[in-house]
Amino acid sequence: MATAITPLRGRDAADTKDRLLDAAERLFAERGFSGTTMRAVTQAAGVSVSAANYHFGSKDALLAATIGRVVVPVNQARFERLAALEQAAGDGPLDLEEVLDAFLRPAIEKRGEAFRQVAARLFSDPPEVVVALKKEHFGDVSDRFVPALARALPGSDPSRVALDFQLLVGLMVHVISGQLDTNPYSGPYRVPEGEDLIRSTVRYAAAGFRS
Amino acid sequence: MATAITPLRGRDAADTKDRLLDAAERLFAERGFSGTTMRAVTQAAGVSVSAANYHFGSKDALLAATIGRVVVPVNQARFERLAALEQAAGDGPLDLEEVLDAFLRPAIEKRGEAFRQVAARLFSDPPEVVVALKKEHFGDVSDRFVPALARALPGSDPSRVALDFQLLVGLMVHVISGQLDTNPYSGPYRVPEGEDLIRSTVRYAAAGFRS
DNA sequence: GTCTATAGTTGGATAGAC
DNA sequence: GTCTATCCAACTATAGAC
Repeated sequence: MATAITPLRGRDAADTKDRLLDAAERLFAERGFSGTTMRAVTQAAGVSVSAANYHFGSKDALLAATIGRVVVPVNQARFERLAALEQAAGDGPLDLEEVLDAFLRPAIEKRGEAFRQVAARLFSDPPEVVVALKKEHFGDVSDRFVPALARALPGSDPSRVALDFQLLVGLMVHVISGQLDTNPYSGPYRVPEGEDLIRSTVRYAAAGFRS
Repeated sequence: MATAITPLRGRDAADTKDRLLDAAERLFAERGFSGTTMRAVTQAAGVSVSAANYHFGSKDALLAATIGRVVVPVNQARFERLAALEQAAGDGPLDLEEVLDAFLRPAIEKRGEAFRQVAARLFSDPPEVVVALKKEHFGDVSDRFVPALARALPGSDPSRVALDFQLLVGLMVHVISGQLDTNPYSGPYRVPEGEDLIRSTVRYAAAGFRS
C-alpha cells in the first residue's frame, strides 16, 4: 500500500519532531522497542520514514530521544522536591513518607498512559537496548535518593536501604506501567488512581523500609 | 551464511523439543518476544527452523510452550504450599509471612537466570502477546492467594488486600527478572541471593500488607 | 525539510527431498 | 522427524527529487 502522505513541504520541523515523539512514545509504550517499527511510528505521526531518519538518524536514536523527553522532566521534579525537603529539614532527619512521595509522585502523577509506560520500558526492555539509557537517566536518581532514604531512617543499615530502594523501584515500575489494571483477579477490586494510588504506594513502600 | 546443521536424522523428537525450549527460554528471557527470532532460537538449539515449526507450529506457539514449561511447576508448588498452610491452620488465621513465602519462594528459588526472567516477561512484554498467557497462568494464582492473604490479615479491607497483592506482584516481577542487579547505584550495595533474597522480599511485602 | 522510490537485509513460514 | 531451499512480506536505512 502506497501510504500517500500529504506532502506538506512547509511543515514546521519542530512540529514534525513532536509528532514523531508523540507517536513513538505511544507505540514504544504499547509494544516495546523491538515490537515497534519505524513504519508504524511514522505512519501514526503522518510523516514519511525518511523524515524520521532525517530528524533522529536511527531507530535507536529515536528511542533515546523518546525516553529522554519522558524521563528528564520527571527526574527534575524529583530533584526539586527532594532539595526542598532537605532544605526544610536543616540538620534534622528527613521524613520517610515525604522522601518516598518526592520519588514516586512525579512518575505516577503524569497524565497519560503512554507517558508512564514508556518510562517503565527502561526496566523491562532487552538490556542491550536500554542499559545505557537506564544508567544515564537513573544513575543520578539512585545516588541522590538512596542516601536521602538512609537519612530518613536513622540507624539503618546502608546496604539494606540500598536493597529496599531496589524493591521500591520494582513497585514504581509496576505501578507506572499500568500492570495494576491488567493482572487477572476475578474478585472485587478497584484500581486506585491519582492521589489514592500515590498514597497507597507510599504507604506500602514506607512500611517495607521501616520493617 | 548457510548454517550447515549436522543432519541427525534419527534424533529423538523429545530431545529436539527440549533443546528448542531451552534455547527459547534463554532468548525470550534475554531479549523478550519481539526481540527474539526463530532463527536465533533454532541456531542456539542446533536444529533447523523447520524443525521448530514442525514441533510448535509458529513463533507464538513456541512462546506459549516456553512460558508454560516455566510457569506451571512454579504455580503447582505455590498451590501445594498454600494448601499445606491451610490444612495446618484449620479454622484459625493464616500466618502472613508463610503465605507470602508460599507465593514468592517457588518463583525466586528456581535455579537459572533464564528460568526466572522468562516468567517475568509475562508482565513486561507487549499485551497482545502475553495477555492470554497471563490470564491462563496467573488467574488461578490470584484467585487463590488474594483470599488467603485476606485471611492472614483479619479485619482487613478486601479491596486493599487486592491492591496490595498487585504491588506484591510488582515486587516479585522485579526480583525474579534480575533487575536488582542492573539498576545503577554507585554506592555500597550487595545483591542478596537465595534464602536472603526470599526473606528480604517477604519482610518488605509483609510490612506493606500490615501497614 | 519532506517526500518517493528503492536498496539491502532479515523476518516467519512452507514445500519437498530424504 | 529433520533437513535444504525458497517464498514473500516487512524491516531499517539511504539516495535523490523537489
